[in-house]
Amino acid sequence: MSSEEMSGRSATTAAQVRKDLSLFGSFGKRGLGYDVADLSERLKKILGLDRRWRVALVGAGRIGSALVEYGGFAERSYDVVAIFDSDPSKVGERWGGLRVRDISQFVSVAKDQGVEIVILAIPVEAVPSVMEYVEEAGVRGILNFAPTKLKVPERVAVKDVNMVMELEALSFALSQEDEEA
Amino acid sequence: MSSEEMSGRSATTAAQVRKDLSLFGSFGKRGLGYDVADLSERLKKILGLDRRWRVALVGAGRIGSALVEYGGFAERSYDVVAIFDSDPSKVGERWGGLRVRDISQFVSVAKDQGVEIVILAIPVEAVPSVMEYVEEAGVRGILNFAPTKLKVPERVAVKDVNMVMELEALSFALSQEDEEA
DNA sequence: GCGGCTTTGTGAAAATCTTCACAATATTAG
DNA sequence: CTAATATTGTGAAGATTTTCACAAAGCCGC
Repeated sequence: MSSEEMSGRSATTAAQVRKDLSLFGSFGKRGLGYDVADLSERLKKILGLDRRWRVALVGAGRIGSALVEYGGFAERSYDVVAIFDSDPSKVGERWGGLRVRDISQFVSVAKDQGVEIVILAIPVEAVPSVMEYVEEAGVRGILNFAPTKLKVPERVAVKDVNMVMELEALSFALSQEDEEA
Repeated sequence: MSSEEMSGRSATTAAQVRKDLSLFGSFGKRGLGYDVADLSERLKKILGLDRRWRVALVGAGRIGSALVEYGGFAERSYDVVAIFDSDPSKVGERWGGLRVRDISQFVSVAKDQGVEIVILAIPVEAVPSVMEYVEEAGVRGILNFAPTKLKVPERVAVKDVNMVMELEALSFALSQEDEEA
């Protein structure tokens, strides 16, 4: 497959595809393009997707439920191995094969289960107290759905996700059109 | 509130806040900062959030369910007014106050309900046929959860969302650390 | 093996985005 | 009213990202 074809399938350009790939090495053959299977495998390795990651979900609310329901994570390289909440009415519930645990058990369970990544799906107010546990447990990455900036030690990687923001970007784009009309 | 304080609360800098805002006008008072209520209202207007948007969900699968469950949309400016799927076993189900309709009814229902935005939560294979309906109905914006580049007329605004991508970025960041160690 | 065709990998140029830094302006205290 | 202090709005500088464009490879047919 050529960089041209790749760019056609994704929202980018052929030059961008080549430039991006060249940052990590030389994967293609001039005149021929890229071998899909080979490229896929080498990229997986680069992206750290050639192994499974152990993930804990913190927050058994609507977002948490949505993420577990979604299921797309397991299909990739992520195994949700524990679920936590602070609400006593939720603790004990069964979600998929897992029991929702009280957040106070986070450190011991996370260490025991070798949790590397946390999906943080809790309200902003709950963030500071939860982050203490997360930090103590030595978690290395956080996928953050709370609309706040996390304060973490440098060794912890954070990715912020905010779905409503995407919708608001759409709303903005549409409003612009209205004004032009 | 000063641009300094705003930057502290979000993942940005004071200069960035001021620059961004200056693109749309002059909202603050020198020496004083920004009036939060006033700024909030004016930004909502700019972002098109001073009105409600009528949204249709296409795809009553896991992602769709997750989004409706999540509920964050109604709290903002978005009302889900219809849900569609092509799977006969799903059509007729009640989701919240809505009945899942067959995708073949999309055009008439969307026009009838004044749907402006579509949340596309369907598998990649289903995209082309669904997009025909969406196009015909005159929808103006699409929040796309399918990992493919949509081909749309210029007047249609598209926002792509890919949650797994965020996780993969985390995975990459963590792998990098491993290599450094 | 050679000429024609294709496509990569990558410097250099262009475009965009972020940060710097400071004059302009507003408030407050005395 | 003046001096001291705070903070915006914004050109200019700096950094980063994207695009351009083309030499270097590689395949194919003859």
